[in-house]
Amino acid sequence: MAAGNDHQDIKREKILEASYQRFLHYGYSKTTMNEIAGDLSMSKALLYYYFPDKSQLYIAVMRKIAIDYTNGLEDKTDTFTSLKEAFVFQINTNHDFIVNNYNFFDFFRLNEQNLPDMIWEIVDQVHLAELNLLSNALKAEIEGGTIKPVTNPEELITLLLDALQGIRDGSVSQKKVSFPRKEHLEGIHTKKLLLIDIFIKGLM
Amino acid sequence: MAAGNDHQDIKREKILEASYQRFLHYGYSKTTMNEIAGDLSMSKALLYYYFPDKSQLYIAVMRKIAIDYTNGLEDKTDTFTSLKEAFVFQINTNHDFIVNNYNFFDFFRLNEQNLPDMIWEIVDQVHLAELNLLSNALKAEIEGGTIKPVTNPEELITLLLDALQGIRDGSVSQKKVSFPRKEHLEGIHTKKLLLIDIFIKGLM
DNA sequence: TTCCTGACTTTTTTAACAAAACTATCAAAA
DNA sequence: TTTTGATAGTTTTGTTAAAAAAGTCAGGAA
Repeated sequence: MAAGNDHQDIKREKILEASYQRFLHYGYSKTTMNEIAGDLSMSKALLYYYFPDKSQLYIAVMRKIAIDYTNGLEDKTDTFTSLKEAFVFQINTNHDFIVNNYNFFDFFRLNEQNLPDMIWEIVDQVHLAELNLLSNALKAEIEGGTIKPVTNPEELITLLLDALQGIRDGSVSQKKVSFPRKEHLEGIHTKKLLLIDIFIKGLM
Repeated sequence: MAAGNDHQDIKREKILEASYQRFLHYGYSKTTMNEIAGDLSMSKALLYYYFPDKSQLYIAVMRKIAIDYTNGLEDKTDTFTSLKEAFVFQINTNHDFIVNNYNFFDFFRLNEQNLPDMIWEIVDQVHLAELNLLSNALKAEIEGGTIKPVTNPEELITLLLDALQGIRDGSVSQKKVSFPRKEHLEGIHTKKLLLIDIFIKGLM
């Protein structure tokens, strides 16, 4: 029984890995179940034995990389000596995450694929992990006395994260797409670090 | 000659006004040249006598309301006693502008209409007017000594405007559209005012 | 019983094309 | 110079058929 589940889990992992590679290179819409099955030298029907449908498979892969990402954040929680340090870490980690998985998210087409709403739960979990990391660092600095007390630390961090998001979008205005091209990501990253400086000073 | 041009200008104005009402209610794509002509009890062909094509007509209307907007900003330039006051004015004015012309801009569809690039020049002019108002106020405060000198005031204001933009987009995430629904605009407005407080303190 | 497949059905995407709606033009009239 | 009806040209919309992909299932192998 246990061995059977182990084997199942290993196979599931293999499928997730192969799927990730396909999705990463070609995006959701341009990846077919036949291709994934082909990569694994198995029949397409077997994929449906392990996963209910294509969208659930995609989401399973997404959840996996999201968990890797949030684990990376949680490991670092409460290890920072300042809010700024925490923000820099968040911005850098997020930057790398986006750069590394750029094609996986298929940003230009993903909205049109009407994937299950579960996808937004994953996004929320990622946001929550970021929020947690940063609001903990904020609370610590408030306790330490370097930053003035605020009524709602989580709300404040959300506000700042939204503002940082704006730096991203500011770099793509005048375009017909809503997500920055890969070549803009570096400039966005620099501007975010600049903005955080002002934020932090404003909180002191 | 002068009278002839006067008359032409008056007629042009009438066309612009009728077009504005149509575009405001139905947006660009759902407004036809026949309807505009019908509102004015003139033939469609006459519209083409005064304006080269539909997109140029739309742009002419857009330019008109953009100029009204930027004039409102320019009239107020250098009348503020603080950067914060200037920001509050900009945020409020911009808010009203968006609310009043919400349907005109047809935000959910406008990107797909591939209008001439001239449209972005108008957007740039609006940005420039906002940038001018705010960076003047910033420079004044720097001279007054309440805010620390910065190497590039314009760049800084651009950064802050981009950040404010993020507050807008933060309120629409998880949706498939990139522009906030009308009912969200009030909350966005409030958050922007909140953020500016932090900004200003961070610059002091 | 669990894992797996080939063959099959159903759904979605794509392409081609006709009809309708709309933009844009123009000769001629006011 | 200003205006229009008629019409040409283009884009959008709707239809249908073929192709491709998703998804199912009866039954075989381990």
